Amino acid sequence: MRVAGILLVEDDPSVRTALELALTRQGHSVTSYATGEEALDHIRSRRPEIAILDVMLPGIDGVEVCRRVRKLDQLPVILLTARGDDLDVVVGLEAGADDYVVKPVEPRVLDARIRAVLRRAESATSDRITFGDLVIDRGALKVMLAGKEIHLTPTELRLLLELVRHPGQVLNRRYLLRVVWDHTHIADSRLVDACVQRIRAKIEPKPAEPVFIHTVRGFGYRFSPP
Amino acid sequence: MRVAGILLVEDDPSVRTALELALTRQGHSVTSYATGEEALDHIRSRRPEIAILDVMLPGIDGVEVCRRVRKLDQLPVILLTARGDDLDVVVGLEAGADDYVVKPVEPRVLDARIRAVLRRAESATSDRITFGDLVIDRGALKVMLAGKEIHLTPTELRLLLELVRHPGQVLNRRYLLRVVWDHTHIADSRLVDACVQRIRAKIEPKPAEPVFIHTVRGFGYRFSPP
DNA sequence: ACGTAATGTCACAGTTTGGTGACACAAGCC
DNA sequence: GGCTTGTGTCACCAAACTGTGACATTACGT
Repeated sequence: MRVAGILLVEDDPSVRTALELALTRQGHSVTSYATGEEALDHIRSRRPEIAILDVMLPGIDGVEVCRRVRKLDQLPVILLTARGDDLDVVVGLEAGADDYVVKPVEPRVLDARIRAVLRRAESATSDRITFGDLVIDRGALKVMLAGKEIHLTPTELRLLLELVRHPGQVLNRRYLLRVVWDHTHIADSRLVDACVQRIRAKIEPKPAEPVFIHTVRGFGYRFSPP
Repeated sequence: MRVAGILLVEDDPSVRTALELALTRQGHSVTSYATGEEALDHIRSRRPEIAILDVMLPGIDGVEVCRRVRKLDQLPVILLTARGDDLDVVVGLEAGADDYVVKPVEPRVLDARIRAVLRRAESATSDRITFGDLVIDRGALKVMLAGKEIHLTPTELRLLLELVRHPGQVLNRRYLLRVVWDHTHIADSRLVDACVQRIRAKIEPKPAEPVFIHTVRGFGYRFSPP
């Protein structure tokens, strides 16, 4: 049996104790806190394998913890939500949660979810970079936006990867043509622009106001996270 | 979080120190050496959980250490190789390395690879991997789908195992040709495609919509469980 | 506000890629 | 020798991808 280092954050003491007990009995090693602040500290110092966060918390709430965690780490997150509130679910998944569970939850179900999430996280062996909503998996060659997989064509992917490799730097068209395409292409063409446009259409919420790939007039393009 | 006893062997002092620091910060316990001889001693006496070996070392090089280690133990090994040196990769994998990482490497990436290898090593002890309906028994060299045994030919099995060894990762045709077949084959050949197609015909419920072996156009194939 | 240069946008046709089935050949087995 | 099985190749086809150029739009200097 796999023993996971679980971080549980839940402000209701009775629920917290009950879940902690149940999960411990299931063979997990659990640490629990009542607030998001403590949780973030724990994550930074103790590096749990998975975090289970109540959405409703005093101070920094679960969704916010999730969002921050996602920024710095690939730590798998399960959100606990009180009502079957669809809005929470959407917000949660957008914040990068791996799963959500509606309370009250049977320990068995939670355990199953934990295992499922851990298992999924396991198979994600690859190097990932996360920029807010955008997750780029360089090993799996996958791009995900708000949890949904985005299909990029080979050239688009190569160009995006090249841009991402130098975050914050302006790369000019000549360079991109040379690196992404075979240098056999004419320097003056709308090729790079067209490709950038195609990528934007896929990953930018509003392509007209790009958040990821910025145009630097007269120089080229710059990838910088929002 | 799991704390691994990592053995790091790298002759360049600055790289060594940097990696040791980064990995330590990531919660691993690291011991490092500059030579293969010291590393072998350490392995025999201290039994680390995983070894990270630079390929280029004075004296006994990383590949050789890997080869010897493999003979006496199942110690997982990650090889560090200088940028883009394909030959090293092939030799390394033939020596039984579990993974290879190209320098310079971001600490995060290395950390992810370490965790992946350790997990794989853990599950390898069972000799049996389950992906949904698909069960691959590496000990018995058998593949079962929904309880029924599937017959794969030797080549098909080698290819499938190679893909499964790196779940979620895209492996390109050139790599597969070299590892699964003897690298004596021409780079441009439909061999891999044909073999994948044959495997799909056997293990995919609907070969036209594969669930296990996914095509990544322009790059290669990826095994990822449903 | 105007003109100009730079960039965005789009459709389409030529090209590339991978799926698929057929086939030839070799090796092993009866 | 005939038969079966495994494996590499090939040709064909559908689908996906991509470069291109014409045109629209935007940003910037004056």
